[in-house]
Amino acid sequence: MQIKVKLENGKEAVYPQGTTCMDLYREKTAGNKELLAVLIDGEECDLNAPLPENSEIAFVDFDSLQGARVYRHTASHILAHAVKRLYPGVKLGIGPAIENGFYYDFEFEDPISSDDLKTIEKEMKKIIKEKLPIRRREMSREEAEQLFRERGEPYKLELISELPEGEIISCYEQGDFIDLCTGPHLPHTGKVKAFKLTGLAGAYWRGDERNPMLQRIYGTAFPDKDRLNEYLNMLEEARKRDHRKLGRELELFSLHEEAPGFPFLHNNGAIVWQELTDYWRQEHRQAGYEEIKTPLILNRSLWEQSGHWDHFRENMYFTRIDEQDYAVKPMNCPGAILVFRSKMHSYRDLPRRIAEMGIVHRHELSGTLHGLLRVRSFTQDDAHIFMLPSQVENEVGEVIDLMDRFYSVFGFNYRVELSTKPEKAMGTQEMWDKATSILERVLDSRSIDYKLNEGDGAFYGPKIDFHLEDCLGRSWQCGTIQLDFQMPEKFDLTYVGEDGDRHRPAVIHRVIYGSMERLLALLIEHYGGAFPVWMAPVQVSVIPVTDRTHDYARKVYEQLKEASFRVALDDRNEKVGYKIREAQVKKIPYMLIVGDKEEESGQVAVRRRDQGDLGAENLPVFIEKLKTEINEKSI
RNA sequence: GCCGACGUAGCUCAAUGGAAGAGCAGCUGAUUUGUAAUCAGCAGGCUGGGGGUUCGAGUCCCUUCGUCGGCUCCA
Repeated sequence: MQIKVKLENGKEAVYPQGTTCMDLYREKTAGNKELLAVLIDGEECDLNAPLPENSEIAFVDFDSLQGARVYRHTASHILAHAVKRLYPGVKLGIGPAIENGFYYDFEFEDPISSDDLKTIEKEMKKIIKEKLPIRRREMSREEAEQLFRERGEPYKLELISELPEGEIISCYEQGDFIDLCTGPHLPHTGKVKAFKLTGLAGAYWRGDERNPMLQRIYGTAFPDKDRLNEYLNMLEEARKRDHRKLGRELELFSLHEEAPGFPFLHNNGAIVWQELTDYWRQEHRQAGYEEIKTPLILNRSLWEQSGHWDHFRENMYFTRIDEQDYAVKPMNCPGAILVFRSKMHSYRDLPRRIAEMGIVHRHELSGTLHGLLRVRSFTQDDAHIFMLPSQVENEVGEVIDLMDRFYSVFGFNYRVELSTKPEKAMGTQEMWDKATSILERVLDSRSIDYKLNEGDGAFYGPKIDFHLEDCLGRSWQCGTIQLDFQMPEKFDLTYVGEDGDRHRPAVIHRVIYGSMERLLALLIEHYGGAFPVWMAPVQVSVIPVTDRTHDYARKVYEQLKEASFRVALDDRNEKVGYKIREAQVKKIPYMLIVGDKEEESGQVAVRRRDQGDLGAENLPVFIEKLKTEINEKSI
């Protein structure tokens, strides 16, 4: 009997019955030592598996998603093995490969501290040196249960008990270590060449806060030292762009013990904010939005009516006025609804798009606060669109277009998610299904790629979320479009239709920036603090060379101010190099150096922060160019 | 909220349980400077707060607040 398989070059090959992937792997690695994993019909597969008839076989190295995953998954087993050797009483959780690395969760008898990671790394190096072969073992449920019972692994037993009936239970074994695992893995522990344990953190068993908290060890692994160091350096570089660091250095904002989670914007940050909101207003007026302002504090009865009292109370702040309960608004919707409800509407008035830069307060858990990215008070660029049910699809589509226009101005890449009905939800299943399918349809009709986020919707409706990334690649939700058939019911909103009867409108809640604070943070990191000219707190610094040219410099400065640029005059008693350095450090886009030569010719020497000296230019020419750059919002 | 770590001058960081320091920033003066740091001097502190151990605490212990990395949650 012969086995026929297709190789990656498209050629067919024939092997004797019983040939394993390992046999082919040996053959291949003779020519390419980098190969890590075998794919059978695109799926990672154990090396000891026999070649299936008519399958497509491919080998991948670390630069493929699958190769890296297998490599790092093996690193996580080496971690668990080392921990087991050092702390025999430890109980194993799970240990998958993740983006850029891997982790393993443990329950230690006595909690370890980050100092212990060095010892664990040493032990891991030993295991790597031992080049222990890694073997797959398949067993029955009973065998597996007995094995992990003997080894005192309650978490593994829990996992086994939840495996579907009839599933093949596989374990991977290296030396005296064995782990429940679907695999596959590298052939032996010596294959892991460079790794580092990068962190220690708490993590609830199976991600549920009702479960015990385990200790999670994070690490990363690469095929060689250079690539590992390259990655670690990249992280180091990313930290220099951290908005908390730049926010302080560039005097954009500050945070204080006296107000945890409530950021203070300084003048520079406020200027960026202003530019963002100016642009936002301009776009929204054009897109047919009105703008309102509603109070921060509203009576309890309103929150009871809206459902927030039942569904959001633990995140809200309360106060008492004249012996009545009030709440600080955690969302802007009830305010917008009161505005909408203050007059009668004809179907001809709809859609009505009501926007508000609304400040909301939410009591977030203290451990989740994070610079401007996760705060307890933030400004949402909110809008509520009240419309006929027949207008929903079109309106959702227009919001998506608007969203894309904004994000491309900043040069952001974004990821889309669709979130469905959560456990704690208002309304009937029917309403949810209807709302969810509308959102699906709009996304599909625009061929937008999205991830389904089961059970992650708002309590009143499903939503489409837009995620942006920070400098370390962590993703943050910014824009969101939430479809709501609940609030109109709760508040008995109506419009008069063509038929003269009252009908129920639908509502979209949507934000584009999401929160101004979060957006500001992401912009700081995205640009590394070097804002495009239109947003830059100071756009031009005029730098006289000596005090002979102070008068001329002042004239230049006045003219730029007259042209309404944000301009600074650096007439301090310092050398030119010093002033340039300082302007560079402050990331000011343009420096105009004026000395005797420039005064004589009536010009300015232009220097751009990212291009250096651009030579002399007539001031009116510079002013025109700058105006264009600002109007076009060039990045 | 939970797990772990960390809080020293505005910032970045030193200081065996034994006299709280440096660089940058700030201020004063000198220097008149040509594309990323001129020189000198001065000032700057209840070592996050509270309690304890000790002859003696920045250092050890407890507690509280804050911050950082995660988990959970979310814009």
